[in-house]
Amino acid sequence: MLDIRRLRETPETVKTLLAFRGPGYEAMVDEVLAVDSQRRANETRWQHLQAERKNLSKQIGVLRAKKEDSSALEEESKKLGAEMESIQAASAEAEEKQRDLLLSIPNTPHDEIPRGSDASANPVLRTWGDPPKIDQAQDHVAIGTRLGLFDPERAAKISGSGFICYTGQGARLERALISFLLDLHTRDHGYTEMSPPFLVNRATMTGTGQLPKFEADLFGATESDLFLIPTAEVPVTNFHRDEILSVDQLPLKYAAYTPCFRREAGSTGRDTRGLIRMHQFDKVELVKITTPETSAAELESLTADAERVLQLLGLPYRVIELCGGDIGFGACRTYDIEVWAPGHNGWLEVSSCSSFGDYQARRMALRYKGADGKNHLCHTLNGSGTALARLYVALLENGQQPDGSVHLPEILHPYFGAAKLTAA
RNA sequence: GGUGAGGUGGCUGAGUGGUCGAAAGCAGAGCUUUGCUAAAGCUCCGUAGGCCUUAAAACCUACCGAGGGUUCGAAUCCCUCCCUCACCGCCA
Repeated sequence: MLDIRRLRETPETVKTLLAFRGPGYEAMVDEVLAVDSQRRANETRWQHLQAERKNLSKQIGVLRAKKEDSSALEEESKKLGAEMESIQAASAEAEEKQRDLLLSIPNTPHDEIPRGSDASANPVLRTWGDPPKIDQAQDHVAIGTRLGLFDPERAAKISGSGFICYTGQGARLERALISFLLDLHTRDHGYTEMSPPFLVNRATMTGTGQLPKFEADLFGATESDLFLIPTAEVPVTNFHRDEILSVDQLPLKYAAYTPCFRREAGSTGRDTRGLIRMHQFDKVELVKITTPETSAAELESLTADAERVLQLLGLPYRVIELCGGDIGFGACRTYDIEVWAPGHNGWLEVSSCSSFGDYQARRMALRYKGADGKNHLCHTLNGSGTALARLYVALLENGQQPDGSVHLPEILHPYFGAAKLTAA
């Protein structure tokens, strides 16, 4: 959520930045400002009436204590009450409308991010590693089914399309990856491990920005008004919602493994084959809560922490920066990490590292008490460290051997208990 | 799921219809006294919004789990919901 004061004071700057995302946001800013001035006018009037009424009530109390007649004052107070009620209705409506509008305006992008309307304008910042030379590379579905690592047909039977069931050594590999990633980030990168709930309430989803705008993308448990998390970012960032942290606690760094549940509404038919786009997938997520002064540097180190995963696994990757038209709703700056997948002859997004500035923090009233003794909004960041399913794809496709087996990176051997995947 | 007891400021904890944003204590900040330490005394110390503004203060309003209701007036009375604790039942 953007600061309404910032909108009032520098509307043109906000409009200019929002225009990085595309057209149409100017009208939203104007609308929220109109509602805001209406709301404040109502509120001020109401407050004056209330002050007057409070004063009358006190006088009534004094008269009654002295057993004197107070009926005239009571009558007057009643009249005030009636007028207040009508103002109250208009005021409450304006307030709700303002909040809805504010929650629906995306974050202002950082002014240094690349301009562009879609993913084709995202610049490649750096590339690491060399793609392996593989004759007639198979894709991960062919490799996985041949080696019995997972079973798409039976997963579809028990849940539907868009789900996978890992089996045998395939399931063991998934578990090995989770352990490897959590160990790496907690031992080497200084993150605190978290294992949060997978179902969260409406306030939590609103705090990180999924609600109210993207309810259609979520799986919900409507009877109890709970939602399945689309990423661990949601429960972990909201862990400190409505808190005032001490500045010397910061930055807070959390790593969490969770499954992620996404309806993928609007993407039916895309990437339907295999593990690339599913309604449920595993991910290890990194979350940071920082001060405004350090958030920029923390985004760089967060991205480096995610890149380290691919370096240790020896998987070729590249880092791109998202342009204005491609950046997510709440983010002000985002780096995506894409791993090379020989079977697809293309790059797969395995991590998205973003800074949200104070956008999420304002939504969830996440603050810290600074050295000046005053409260300030924190900055929040998160990045995948990394998505498991696509990492899995990359491991199979990059590690495939002419004899049909798959060689695993050495660092995984102790976690997996073997050096390669072979047919059972 | 049932029954009972509760949810008040960073914490503890008073307050059952009228100058209550809320006693007191603890913690915290500042000052005074004291040769240091210790101790004592005094002062300050919640959040958000509005108004006015260069800004702040002052001032006004809201907030005693959340939302409704009763009343001239609600932390206080009524209703609904949420959460915590205890016991019972059930259960991985």
